Amino acid sequence: MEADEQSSGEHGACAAADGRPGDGSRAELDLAQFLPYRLNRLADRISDELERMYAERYGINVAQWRVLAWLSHSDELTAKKICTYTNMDKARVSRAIQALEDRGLIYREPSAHDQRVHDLHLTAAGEELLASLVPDAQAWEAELVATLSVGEYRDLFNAMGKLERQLERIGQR
Amino acid sequence: MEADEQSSGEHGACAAADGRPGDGSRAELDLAQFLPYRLNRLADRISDELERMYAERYGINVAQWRVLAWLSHSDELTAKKICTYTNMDKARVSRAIQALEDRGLIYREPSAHDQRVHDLHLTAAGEELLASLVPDAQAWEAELVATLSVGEYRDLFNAMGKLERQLERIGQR
DNA sequence: GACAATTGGTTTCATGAGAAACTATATTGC
DNA sequence: GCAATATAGTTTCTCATGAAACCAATTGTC
Repeated sequence: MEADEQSSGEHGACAAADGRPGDGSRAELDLAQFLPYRLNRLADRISDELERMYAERYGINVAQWRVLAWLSHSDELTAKKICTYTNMDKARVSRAIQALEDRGLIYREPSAHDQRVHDLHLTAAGEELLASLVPDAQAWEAELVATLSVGEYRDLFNAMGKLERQLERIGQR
Repeated sequence: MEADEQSSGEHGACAAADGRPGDGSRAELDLAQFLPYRLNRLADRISDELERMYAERYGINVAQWRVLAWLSHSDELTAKKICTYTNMDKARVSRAIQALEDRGLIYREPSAHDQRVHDLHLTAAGEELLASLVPDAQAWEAELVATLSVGEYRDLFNAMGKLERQLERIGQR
């Protein structure tokens, strides 16, 4: 039943309370066709795999990884910006930054114009770690998407973009 | 920078250590084009929204919701099966089941053939709750995917399916 | 210039999740 | 038939996370 392909609703999302009229008709939801569920489960599995790799080979967790990744291509970064970019809680970001600093992978310098803010930078050790981590991550991703055609891959990103924008629209109401 | 559309790799995944030869070339990773990151962030946001709805209107969390949803269309369910279907930890499932039982939304009966196993069923109250929750969830999903065409929607599910299968293949090695 | 209101970031606290230990039942090998 | 092993499910322990309190610096507003 995991994979049964029913379809009826606008998008084949099926799973309506399939109103057999009168009887004790049950509200059914086919999770396999419910986007939030499918997306979440997929993302979780991918995340688990990658997390394991990060942890085993480099001793960092996902939050730390994200901070490093953002640092890798923008050197004008503060905790706040990372929060907005990554959608992570500021406490989580704060802890990730602290851990990375303790390990000497990044350093902070107080911003010239605002004493509350610290500018974040990679150390040499941080760059070194990224230099070996990034190709690993990319190789893994490449293997993951190996069965998608270039078009499918592009469409997938497009769809995700649309969903994110729609989510934004829904959220601010 | 959040949305800049670079592309170079096989799939436009860009973000290679863009080997400026010789210099202190940096390993860069464009998270915006990194599938695990994008997927995770999207799934997280969707999950957050839905979770809020479940909690506010029905006082249940995601784990409980998943148990209910699976129960809604298969009445031959055990904790173990829910674990495999949903990919959730057995402790998490156990707690969800307990909470639902405490609230009188489901009941357990010891299986006839194996005393370790409990068969799970919705109570009348459980069915009632689902009858109002499921349409809510579907309406929300419908709004989320409103900007996708039917084709895009189908392709998205296809892509997710392929990724899941590929993940399986990668995992068992 | 002083007092209120904001903002960036850290810390404290409570909660949920996974790992591993544990219990009780079933199954297998002999 | 009985010891050894496996399986379903629960409980304990630890840890990461998010919410809220908090601190320090900054930006109004009068």
